[in-house]
Amino acid sequence: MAVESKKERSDVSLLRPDCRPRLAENLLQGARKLHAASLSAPLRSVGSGTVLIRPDRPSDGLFHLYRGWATRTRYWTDGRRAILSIYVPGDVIGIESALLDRAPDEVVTVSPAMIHTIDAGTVANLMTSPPTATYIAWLISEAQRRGDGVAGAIGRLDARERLALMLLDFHERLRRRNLASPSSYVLPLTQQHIADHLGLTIVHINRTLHWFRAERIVDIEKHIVTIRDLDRLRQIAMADRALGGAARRTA
Amino acid sequence: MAVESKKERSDVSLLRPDCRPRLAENLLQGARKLHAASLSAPLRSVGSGTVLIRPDRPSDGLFHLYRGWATRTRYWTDGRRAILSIYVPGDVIGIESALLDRAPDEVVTVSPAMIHTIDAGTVANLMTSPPTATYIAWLISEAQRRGDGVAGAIGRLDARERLALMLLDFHERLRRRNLASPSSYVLPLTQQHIADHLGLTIVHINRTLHWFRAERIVDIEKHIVTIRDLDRLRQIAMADRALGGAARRTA
DNA sequence: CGGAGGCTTGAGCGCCATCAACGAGTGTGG
DNA sequence: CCACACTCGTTGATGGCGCTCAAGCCTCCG
Repeated sequence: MAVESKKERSDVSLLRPDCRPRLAENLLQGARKLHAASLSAPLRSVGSGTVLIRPDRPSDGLFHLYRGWATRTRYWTDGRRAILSIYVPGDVIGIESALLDRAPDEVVTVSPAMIHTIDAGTVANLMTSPPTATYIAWLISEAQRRGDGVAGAIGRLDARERLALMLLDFHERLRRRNLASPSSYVLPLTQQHIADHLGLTIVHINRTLHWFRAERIVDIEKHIVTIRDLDRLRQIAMADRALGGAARRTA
Repeated sequence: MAVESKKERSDVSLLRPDCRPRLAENLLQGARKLHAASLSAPLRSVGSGTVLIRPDRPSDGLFHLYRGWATRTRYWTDGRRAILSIYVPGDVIGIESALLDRAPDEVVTVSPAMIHTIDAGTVANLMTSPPTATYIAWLISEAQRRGDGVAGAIGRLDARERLALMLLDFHERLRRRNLASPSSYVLPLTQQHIADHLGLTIVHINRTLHWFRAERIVDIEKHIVTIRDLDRLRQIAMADRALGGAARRTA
């Protein structure tokens, strides 16, 4: 698989003026503005299974998930489905579809949730300010990067690797927001959700989780994930992704 | 798989002021500006295998692919790789990583190409204009939507469906730019590229293509794709994706 | 207490990976 | 001009990871 070409590959090198600082400043400013807009937006409490975004309709705006989890799902006619992304508390929902005239996917809460709702008009106003527009573009970039990680994993990693990657990903995201202890967190997803997210079946998820428990690596009980061997989990997840194509070639 | 819950799902309905026209106008204006910037940017001719974006480095700016194809690839330490997106003539390369401080993936041309190169400084300037910033955000959204399609396909469709979907996708994108006849186009990818893009092996791609030819649906010879039975191809690709989760439930 | 949703486990099989080998086409240097 | 290296495409044999089908269990809740 993926045999490396030995042919020399040329490179495009360009002059790169240092415009990063200004970009970083813009992003920070945009983040503050969006955050402020979110805080002043109405906060509502919704139940599990609430549809936040309906596919093939223009978006109603942005949702800032203050508490609870949600999934973005795509369906096929025969009932197959794929969960393309999973939102944890603190995430912004709807940026991907805010600019599209029809949302490609359905977003549904998978637990009771509290959300700030920024209506479409306000979003349109925010886009008129360069810093917030830039920040929103950055948010979408980040979302895409995350999605690419999952896509690559589904395409090239086996069930254990995918599951390890997902569990670690949730752990890191929650830790960053102080919503997880060093070795444990709450995961309000069913095994069916996990299966649809990782491109596997519920039966295989169940067996793989069983293996993780038997190996004393990760234990999931009652939607509580307990990481017993973080190093081993990281090793399985191949967290050490190669830093580059060319750098990896040692022959 | 994907058993539907019979539990009633509540809905969030919001007031939705009609801000679409202004958004559309902004997008159009942004598109024109970016297009102009692209046209006034230097045009260069590069060979196949040219590295346009190196992973883990800040991006050098944007590339407008005027002629030729390119791939965006992610590598693992053990040599596995995933081609996360494929760029055809007319596509803009580098928007996904323009705002990130390190590009997640490597972008390489897979055929001789001609590209307009917009340097990072110019891009930073473009971001200060709301219409172009909005347009760039829209471009990233579109890119993500496309990536989600591939991700979902890899997770839930089999080899024939994935291949059919990919061949149709290329056909439509090229047709939109008048770069393909109604039933044929040039595809400068090797079977290894296709395999890495669809999460399969080169051997299986080869066998599936053999089947497509035997069934007189699609014929690929010398990098020329000839569609012999478009209806059947569409049928295999399940192009008729469900329009929504709830609408599909008939029980 | 009955029903629904979710979890668990067993048996069998199929899609796709792996390993291996070969041919065609192309560029390269002796 | 031919040997050589290299890439790409092609095909056969074999096996395994994960799917499918099926059944039983647990927990929660009206």
